Amino acid sequence: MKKPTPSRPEPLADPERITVTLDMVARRAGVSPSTVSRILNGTAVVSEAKRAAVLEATTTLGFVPNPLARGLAGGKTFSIGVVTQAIDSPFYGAALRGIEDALDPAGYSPMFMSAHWDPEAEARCLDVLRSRRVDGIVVLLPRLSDSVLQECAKSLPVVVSGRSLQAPGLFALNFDNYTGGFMATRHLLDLGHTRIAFIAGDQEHPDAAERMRGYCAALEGAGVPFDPALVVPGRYYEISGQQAVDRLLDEGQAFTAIFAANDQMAAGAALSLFRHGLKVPDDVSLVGFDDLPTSMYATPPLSTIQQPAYELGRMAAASVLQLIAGTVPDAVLPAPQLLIRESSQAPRVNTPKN
Amino acid sequence: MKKPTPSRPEPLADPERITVTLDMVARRAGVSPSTVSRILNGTAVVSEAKRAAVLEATTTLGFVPNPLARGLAGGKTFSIGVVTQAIDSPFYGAALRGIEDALDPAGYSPMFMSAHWDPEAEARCLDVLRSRRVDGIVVLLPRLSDSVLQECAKSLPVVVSGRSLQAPGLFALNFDNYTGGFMATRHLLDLGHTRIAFIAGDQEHPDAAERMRGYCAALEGAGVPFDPALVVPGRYYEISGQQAVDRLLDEGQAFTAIFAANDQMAAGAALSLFRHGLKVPDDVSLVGFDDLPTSMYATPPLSTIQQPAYELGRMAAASVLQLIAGTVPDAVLPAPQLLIRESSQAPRVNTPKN
DNA sequence: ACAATTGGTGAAAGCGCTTTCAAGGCGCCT
DNA sequence: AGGCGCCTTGAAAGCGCTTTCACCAATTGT
Repeated sequence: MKKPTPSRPEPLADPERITVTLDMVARRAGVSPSTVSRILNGTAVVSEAKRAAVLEATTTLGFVPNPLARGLAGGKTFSIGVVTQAIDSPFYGAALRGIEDALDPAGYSPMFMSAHWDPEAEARCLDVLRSRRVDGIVVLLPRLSDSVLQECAKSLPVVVSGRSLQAPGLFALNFDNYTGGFMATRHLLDLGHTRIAFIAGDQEHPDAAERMRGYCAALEGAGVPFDPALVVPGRYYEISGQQAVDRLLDEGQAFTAIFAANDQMAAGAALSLFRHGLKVPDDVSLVGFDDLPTSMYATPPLSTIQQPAYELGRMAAASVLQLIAGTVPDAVLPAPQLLIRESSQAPRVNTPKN
Repeated sequence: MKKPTPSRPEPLADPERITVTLDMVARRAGVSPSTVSRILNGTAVVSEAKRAAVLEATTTLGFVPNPLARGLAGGKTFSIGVVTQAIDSPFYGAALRGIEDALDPAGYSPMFMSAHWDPEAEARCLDVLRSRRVDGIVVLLPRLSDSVLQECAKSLPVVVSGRSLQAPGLFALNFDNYTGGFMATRHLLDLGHTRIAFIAGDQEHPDAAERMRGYCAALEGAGVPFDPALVVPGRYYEISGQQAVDRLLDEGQAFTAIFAANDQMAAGAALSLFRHGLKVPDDVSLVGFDDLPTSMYATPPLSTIQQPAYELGRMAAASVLQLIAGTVPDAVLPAPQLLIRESSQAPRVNTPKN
């Protein structure tokens, strides 16, 4: 041969598996590196003979292209940035799995970052992701302004969830929170409840505001007057739900049902009820929103609005991929669905003590 | 100057923010690219004057080094591979947050992958991570054999959790599952229970086996005979717990307490109990393991063994960083702690019906 | 005072891959 | 038949950064 190999220092501490490079494949197949690249990427038509030779060399040598080099040279890193608000929230967990499942077969890797509901942190996440040269970004429930996101979409495909937004290079996947809120409330109304407390989410989140709008609309549709005293703000965490019910009970508000804007707050509400000796659903009916995996194992199992977190993740990921490919995403989230379990029932004839 | 610039095509579709390169910084500061690199990485001593000039140029130009190029040239990517079994499990969620929190300030980014309890998938994850040239790997609760992991550690710093293992470049962070299992069982014993059912995890997992060992030891220590009929295998998911209790009840086993090897199975057990009209803790006491965030919001709040998932993540991440830096990690997980909440109490004098 | 060290610094060679660019080879037209 | 254009293919130029290597200047030793 003519391989120089004067005294090349080992590239890694790995004694055996030396990194196989594209050039080695090229040499073995008797073609130029360019050709190998072309075959691997399907960038151009190549004669069948060479293609076979290269494929053979690739497998016997066990060649795996170096993503870093590809990224540097070609500009694509085959990684997608994903900004979540809290990686440890059960809702996000399902969505992330959906993203993983959609990205993996396409050879893309997700790069997760948590913004912790902080717009500034979110902006920082976007910067880091951009500096890492991701090929696209998914922002789950962004807290950043529409304009910032649109700006970002100018240089990179972006998919957002939880808001409706239009822009070139930008796709929004919005769940019908309004209808969800409406359905939950309507369910309670249908059962015969009229004093329905609502534990709201942060009204700055479009999704929380929508759920509340649904609550109000259902009330109005049933001719039940809206009572602001029955609406307590929360922040989507369990503790909010607990505090909300504590407060309702302290204030001596009369209610026979509670609609919590998410399952986590419903869990908190259940704890407060439990501590006050109130039983679900005998004394108070409880309905949540999200259908977290744990909710069907609550005691009693929680009636809730099913939000397809996993599907959301899958679709969001599939959509960035489409955006990257240059096609226009067409994904649309399934409609909200009411899951009636055992935490809601008709109110007892006599008003509950409290 | 002598900059050629014949007609360089725009590197990105981004009209405004052209990518700032190290060479641009060098030119502006009037030094060579090598010097800039040295200053940025602290690789060598550089005169104070140049350092200042470079720093100035860096900030005014808003230079951000390209991680891809750094990775290609220097061999470090500033990213850490993290293999979990299920990214959507509440237990992992907390751990991942810990990892994020530990890596972020160090400028490293985590790269999460889920192996879904499948050794083959886990091996694939390791391959992908390696091909992406991560600087280190954290495997949370590996399913792969010790030898494979040790082999992997030869070429890359590896930190594993959930097993004790020694090897160069390998650090294991093991939680004392035995003591945890012992404490939970002991708690029930102290309360006066003698018929304590145990819902075990997959015995192939060292941690599950350890918890069971603790259960047996506590029984023996109290002189309570071990009854194999009271031990039901599970797989750490809620449904396992439910099925386990269903089975126990179907078989007509007499027991006044249940120790589930994790909180998720405890939730399933609670559901089965609820469905059978048995109340926790009046009819049956229930103790879990893990202290998932949701467990304190269960009805009633679940007594459990606190496992510091978040800390585990933090320490694992900190340990890979130490491994990379060449120092020997010294992290040691906090000892298990018994959290007595409202799901466990002394058995009633008369044996429960079932 | 002159050689032998140091120490800061720049030039240049890559890291492994993609992508023009241009060169051949071929079929087809007039 | 000669010329034209199309298609396959290799050479070579980077992508943005790190890292020898060598150089020159400032020290130090004797």
